[in-house]
Amino acid sequence: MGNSVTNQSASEGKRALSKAANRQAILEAARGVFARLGVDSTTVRDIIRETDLAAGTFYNYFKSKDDVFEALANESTTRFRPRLAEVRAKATDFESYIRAAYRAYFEFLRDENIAAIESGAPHMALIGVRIDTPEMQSVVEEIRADLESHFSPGDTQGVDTEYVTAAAVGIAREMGDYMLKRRPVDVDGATEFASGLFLTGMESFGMRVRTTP
Amino acid sequence: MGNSVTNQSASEGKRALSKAANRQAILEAARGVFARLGVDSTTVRDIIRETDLAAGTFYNYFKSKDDVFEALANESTTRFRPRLAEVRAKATDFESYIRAAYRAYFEFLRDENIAAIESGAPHMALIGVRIDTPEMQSVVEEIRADLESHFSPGDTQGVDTEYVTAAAVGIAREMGDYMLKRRPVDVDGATEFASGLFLTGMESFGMRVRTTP
DNA sequence: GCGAAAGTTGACGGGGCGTCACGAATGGGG
DNA sequence: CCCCATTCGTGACGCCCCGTCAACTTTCGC
Repeated sequence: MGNSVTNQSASEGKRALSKAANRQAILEAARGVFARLGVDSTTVRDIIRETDLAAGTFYNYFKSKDDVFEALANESTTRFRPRLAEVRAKATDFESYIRAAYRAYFEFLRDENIAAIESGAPHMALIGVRIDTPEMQSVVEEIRADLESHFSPGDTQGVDTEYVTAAAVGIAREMGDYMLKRRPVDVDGATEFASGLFLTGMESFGMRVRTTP
Repeated sequence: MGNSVTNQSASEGKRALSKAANRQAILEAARGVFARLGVDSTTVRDIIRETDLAAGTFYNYFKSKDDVFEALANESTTRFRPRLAEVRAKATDFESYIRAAYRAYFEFLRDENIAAIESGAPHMALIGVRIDTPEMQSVVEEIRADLESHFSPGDTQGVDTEYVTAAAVGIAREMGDYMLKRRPVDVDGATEFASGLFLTGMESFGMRVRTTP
């Protein structure tokens, strides 16, 4: 008992600890309220009410309701990033990268929305995706770099890598939305279709891709 | 002077006339304010202030700021519909439909945003597109029907027309956004790329498409 | 332990929202 | 031509949410 230093089991001071806890509490409360009421009609007070904090405290952590929403979106994007990194690491060629990337995205979408899917929620499928946050734009930039790295100099004749990226991302986004509306959620089918379409399509620009049928 | 009936030059009563004028005034004011302040931070009062109407009058025409935004979006969608109909009427086969449809969409996007493009506006490129209004969903459904009408029974083996539609639309949306960010706005390049990718891609599902190189 | 710094609290002024009672404009009927 | 029912415009009002801030509590360094 006589030790003047703080309890060893706590690696951080009480200060930082409660700060993290409060931030997390707000985020979790917001996630629930957004799902229940929809983002537009929730108020800062709705969020803080599901917490044991006071109204003013909210503004020590976030600037506004939309700031919280963006944080949730970034959190979600952050969860996707390692999956994409794994895909990049394991890919041996263009085809395997594309297939794995589409699968990773569609699986991610399903996983993120599994709660909403299982309980037929009306609002907010798709939190954290679709929104054009800077974080998401940076993921798109990663994908562009990945795609470019698979273009051999002979292939890339006049192909605009940003158009390629936009098309690949567009297919994923729109098909992803659609996939989530169907029961059962068909990750395999979506992956197969998106990959087949995109890989074959790229051949029209002189890219040599062997598509496994 | 002596005629008891109303003035013949006015085909409508003053009532209906001013109603239409007021509605239009609100829409035009809203378009300007949305462009200047961004949709999120404009208020109903901001809109009505640019009008010679009173605050309460706004609610005789629209339920909320978002209702106005949706109306503007629908208006825009309505302008696109005849272009798509023309494409449908003139198309002789799958390829010509796809090429013309992508071109129509990219030209439409450029035309709708020409003001914003020429004056480097910060907010709101893209009013009326991207937003998932019921009106827009109905256009997507039109496109789905168009695509399906070009699938011959031999082709359509196991091809999910809704996946096809989603992919085609996704390519258009994402590439369209990207096209608008570039100067000069490159409708030809975007059309060429989107059409080539999609048409060739469809061949991987057994569809017989002759792509002109 | 003690003083300073950091964090929390809830009440408050400000402002946008949507409504409503009132008055003006319209147009059909006599 | 006039009158009255109906429709529409008006702006003040009450409501609620926002973001702030001075007072209070907790934590930290010494």
